[in-house]
Amino acid sequence: MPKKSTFSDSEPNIFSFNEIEKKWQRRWEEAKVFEAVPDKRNKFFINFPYPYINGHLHLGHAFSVTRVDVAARYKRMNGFNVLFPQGWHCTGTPVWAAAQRIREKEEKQIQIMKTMGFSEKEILKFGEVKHWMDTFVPAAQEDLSRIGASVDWRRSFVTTDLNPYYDKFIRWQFNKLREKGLVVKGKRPVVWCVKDKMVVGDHDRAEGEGETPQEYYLLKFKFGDSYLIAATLRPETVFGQTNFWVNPDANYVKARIGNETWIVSKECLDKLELQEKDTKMMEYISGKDLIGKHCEAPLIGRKIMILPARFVDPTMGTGLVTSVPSDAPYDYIALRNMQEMKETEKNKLGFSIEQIEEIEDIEIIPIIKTEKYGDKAAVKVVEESGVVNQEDPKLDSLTQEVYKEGYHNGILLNNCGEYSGMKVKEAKEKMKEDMIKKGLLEIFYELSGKVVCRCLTPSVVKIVSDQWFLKYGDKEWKEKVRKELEGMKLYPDLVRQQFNYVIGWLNDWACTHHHGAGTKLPWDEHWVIESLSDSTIYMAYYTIAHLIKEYPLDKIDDSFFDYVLLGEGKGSKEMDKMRKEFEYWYPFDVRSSGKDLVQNHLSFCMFNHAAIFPEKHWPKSFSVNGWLLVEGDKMSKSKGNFFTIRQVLEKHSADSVRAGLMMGGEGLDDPNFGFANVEIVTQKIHGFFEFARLNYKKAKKAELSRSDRLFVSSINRYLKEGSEAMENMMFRTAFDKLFFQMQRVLKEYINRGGSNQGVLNDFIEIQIKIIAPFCPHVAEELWNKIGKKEFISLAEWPQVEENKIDTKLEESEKGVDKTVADVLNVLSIVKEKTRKEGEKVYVYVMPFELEHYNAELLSRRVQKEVKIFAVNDKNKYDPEGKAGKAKPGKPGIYVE
RNA sequence: GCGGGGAUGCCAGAGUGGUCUAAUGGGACGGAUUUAGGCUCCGUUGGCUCAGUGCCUUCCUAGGUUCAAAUCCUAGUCCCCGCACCA
Repeated sequence: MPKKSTFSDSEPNIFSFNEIEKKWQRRWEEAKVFEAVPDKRNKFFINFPYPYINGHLHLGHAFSVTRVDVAARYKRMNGFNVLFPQGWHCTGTPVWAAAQRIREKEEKQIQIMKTMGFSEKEILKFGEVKHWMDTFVPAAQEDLSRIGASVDWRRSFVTTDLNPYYDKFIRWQFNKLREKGLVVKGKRPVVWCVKDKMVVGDHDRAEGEGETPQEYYLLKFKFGDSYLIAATLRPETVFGQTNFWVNPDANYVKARIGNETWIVSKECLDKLELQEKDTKMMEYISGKDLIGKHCEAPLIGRKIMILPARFVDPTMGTGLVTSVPSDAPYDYIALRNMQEMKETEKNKLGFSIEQIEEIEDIEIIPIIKTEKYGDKAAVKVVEESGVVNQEDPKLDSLTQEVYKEGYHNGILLNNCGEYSGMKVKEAKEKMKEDMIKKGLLEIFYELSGKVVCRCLTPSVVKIVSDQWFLKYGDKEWKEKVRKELEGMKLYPDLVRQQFNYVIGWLNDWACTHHHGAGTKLPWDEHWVIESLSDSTIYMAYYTIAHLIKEYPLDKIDDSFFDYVLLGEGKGSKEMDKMRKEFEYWYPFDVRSSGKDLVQNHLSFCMFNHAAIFPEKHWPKSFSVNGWLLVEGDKMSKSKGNFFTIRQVLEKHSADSVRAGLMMGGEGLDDPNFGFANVEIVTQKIHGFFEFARLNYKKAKKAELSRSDRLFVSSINRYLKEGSEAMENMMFRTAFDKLFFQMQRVLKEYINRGGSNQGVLNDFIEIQIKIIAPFCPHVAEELWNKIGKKEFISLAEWPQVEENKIDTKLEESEKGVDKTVADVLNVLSIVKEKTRKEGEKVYVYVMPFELEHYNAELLSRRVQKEVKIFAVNDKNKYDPEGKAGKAKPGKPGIYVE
């Protein structure tokens, strides 16, 4: 049996969220309700970062868009001319690379497309980036429309050179930045595949996600007319060097590096070449041939002996290692092994008696002191851990530990020359600089861990030398941005510290890539502008996006944008129109985004605005929110809590999902979306829908009773608090106050017997209006049902009537609540004690301000017959003298 | 390691010196209504005590400041996020 309708009148049950949503979305579109046209009103421009369209939009997007939409609708109802545009992002590598993989018919990628529900035939089309746009952009627009986003779709666009208009805009932006000297050429280390001859991004790896190039230091040890080169992370330990390690089984090469002769492993030579060294191979040297000889340690000038060690890996660094047994566990173990080796074995290695003596005389030199490990950290940790040979895997973590402690808490001992007494942290920098100056040290990059390219070739570090950078490290620029930040409002303000910090450490940003979709760098077209860099000031483009499409493409050049966006030079009539539109809307009032974008996108947005636009066009505010959790967990396909918008909308109404999302959370905490909330909202909204429809009636204004005034007071209080929350983009609080609390006080009012039709009508109107930003479809339908002609989307947000907020009255009601509780309490006790059926019991309860209350209402609350007496006359309040201790002179209540 | 944010009752989540056993919502439990209930209503939900507004113990832990602390200070423990060239 289908559930029986709760409709009591003759009208058939037409309540279908689905129907209502479709109907109003159609009407909004027909009436162009959300098309933003400049006029005399104040404007409000809100937006959020355009989604990257590598698939269907998911619940996380729904959360972002709902936040923005609720704000947009709220502002619209507050009389603002609201602009909420939406574009789509396709710049960068993910889609580009996926398309390429489809072309290569890579099984994994094809499988991904299959799970998205595409047929074999269709999948092949995704070999072109454009097909991704053609598929997912319309789908995304449909999804956002279905969830009720009040977007001006005329202004939508996609990025990359597939959109020549936007492409020209980005070119203009970069030319502008270059003119100002903010785009410069530089070098940077990248993870590189020698086979593919390409940068190996994090997503293109078979192994080694998260690994990055790490700075190592090459130390030069004088060795005859050449240098032995050792790679180290710890140049500050040079004073503790006791010997030098070489792998006896490895092959080394002597090579011309610049105008020096270096000895390094064969593997290292290839790396040096990729790291901009001018190399020329000379001859091979066997590791064995080096053993027993001496070289001169850099900076300290000490002669140290070259000894064999198994732990030395020719593929790591230079394949040569300097030995600091006091602070390097590997070195200590290797040295101890060496010294403890039987004489016969040492002989076997070809050491002479003098050499053997020399080895035995090597003493560990303490150089760094920490509270935790004393002055021979490596010795201490190795002895304590019981490690005895060089192959022990524990050595890696011990090394880490010693390094960490030494670096952060260590102090150099007084045998360290001019660095004696310095903190390790500081000494490291200084020694590094000094040694570079003296030509004893060079910087080298090695991967922080093993990285394997998708083509299964191990990756290496390459230095790209003609890389273009945005000069975010520039001091003057930073100053300007700090000033910009000061003038901005942040929701919540908590993120201000984070922004300040980011502005501080942000350094020059590599803004060009070798490959990927995007705009080509105008003056150096073999570079593609990287995706975060092309999305910094595009909000300005929204203001003209719908007009520029109508303008002849060939007439658009840099001077076009100079005029339209900066007001420089002269422009045509059409350009003038665009200029006016820009000036009306810009700057944007709110940009809302996830907190993950604080350290890049939002900061870049500030930087580029500061660089290109005058102060009056700098951003007004950012709103930052957490990452959406679903059912308490991070969304992930493997956990089964990943949902696209369309999946969710198949089963749930847009209004409920919107409200459910907003109920999930606010502020910087990760909001949590649960379907239970969606169900609750669905029920409550439906409940209110019925209530409003059936209870909105014609009425004359009746005089307000105490109960009425109490109700009106609560409504106004929640309206006030809710509106404040709306202003602060605290939408969970707002929805709670504006809907749940409102419904609660309505319930209380009805329970009190409230029935003043005028009051009810006012309430219904207010309630519909204030849920409209959250549940716009139902609100429109209801608004229409109660006979209003205009769209609720354009109705006026209700004004708080401060004078109707009666705190005293609400307090007194709390007192009544307490009295009722007391009565019930006493009654239950009495009931337990007497247990006699039919016996009359009289109870006296010290009441609270009963002059405003009446017996009928109390009876309803207590569910017993209640009488109230003024206790002036003893006999009146307790006719049978059984109610116990009453206090004459005060009113009392009497329960039978 | 650096930087930022946190830790509140079964759960979520308010609360920044007294009005705090701590809002509100959900859950659970008990009761009322009911043919029945997923509707609605009332109540309970730290412990003890109880013919009545009482006592004790609680807001991560340990100290401290104060007449008074969930709230301020100090130390510690644990959790989340970011640390880049990637959307």
